[in-house]
Amino acid sequence: MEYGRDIASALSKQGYRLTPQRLMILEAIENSDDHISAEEMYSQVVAKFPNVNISTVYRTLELLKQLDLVTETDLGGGRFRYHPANKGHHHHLICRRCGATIDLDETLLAPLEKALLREHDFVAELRHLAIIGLCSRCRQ
Amino acid sequence: MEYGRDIASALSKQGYRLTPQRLMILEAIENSDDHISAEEMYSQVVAKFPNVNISTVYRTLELLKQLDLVTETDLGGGRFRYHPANKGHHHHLICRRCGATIDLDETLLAPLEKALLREHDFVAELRHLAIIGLCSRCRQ
DNA sequence: TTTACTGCAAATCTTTTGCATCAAC
DNA sequence: GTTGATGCAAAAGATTTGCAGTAAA
Repeated sequence: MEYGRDIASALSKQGYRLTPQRLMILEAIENSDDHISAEEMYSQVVAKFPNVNISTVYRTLELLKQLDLVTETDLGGGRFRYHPANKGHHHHLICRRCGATIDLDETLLAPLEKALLREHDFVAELRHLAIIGLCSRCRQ
Repeated sequence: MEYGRDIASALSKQGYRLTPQRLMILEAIENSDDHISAEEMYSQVVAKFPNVNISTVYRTLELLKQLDLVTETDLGGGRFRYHPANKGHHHHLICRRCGATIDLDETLLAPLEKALLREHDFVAELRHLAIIGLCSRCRQ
């Protein structure tokens, strides 16, 4: 069972304490395939460690953000989502009906990026772009 | 001075009451060049009508959404933004340093739209897409 | 006159913060 | 033993809702 080893050792090396709460939060982040919200991490953590408080989750995320160990993304929906910073940036298609998120390959956006630079001399930061729409299932 | 005539008459035709509060909210929406938030509308309205409550703004927006008279967009940042449903497509490039917004032609996005449909069977709603980045001036 | 609409206050929901206690080092 | 980390409770900011009073038609 991996307890978010890479992030944990980074924390430890920089003098931060490895509390059981932090280890479980790291585990939730690293085991998540997709971007995960604070609330979702919290649910996973309380299942094993019932008296943990959600403010600990937020404080841990604040720390991990500052150290560039996790990336915070605002995909809308009124809550932030998080993923390990080293797990590369990806783009998302978000279905506005069912909320499904589809990972999007960078190659699809590269032409747009180039066009914006060429036509408008604008350097787009597409790292966390989220495109809203309808997925195939929700279109019936 | 136009008081949001088109939306107002649509409301009136459908039997909804044209209160002064609603007229001022409509004015704020229609006079906004860009997308406007509920809080911004509220600021404009209280300036002239000090005892209006922000819940009236939200309830009016709820009604206008249901009637497809305004469009609600979640561009992140923890608040929704609104604009008249008939005011067509807005693509924007937004400079994260100086805040400048550059209008973007649809033709630049059409290839992306097609690619998303082809590769992911996803119908993108790019109407309110905002792309963050750096404009030429801010790149020095 | 009727009842849709409003203002007010209080409730949600996500995230943040103050403070006293506790535990990792 | 230090001092950073935690739990708890309360605050903050955006949006929603219950309720009784008000005004548009």
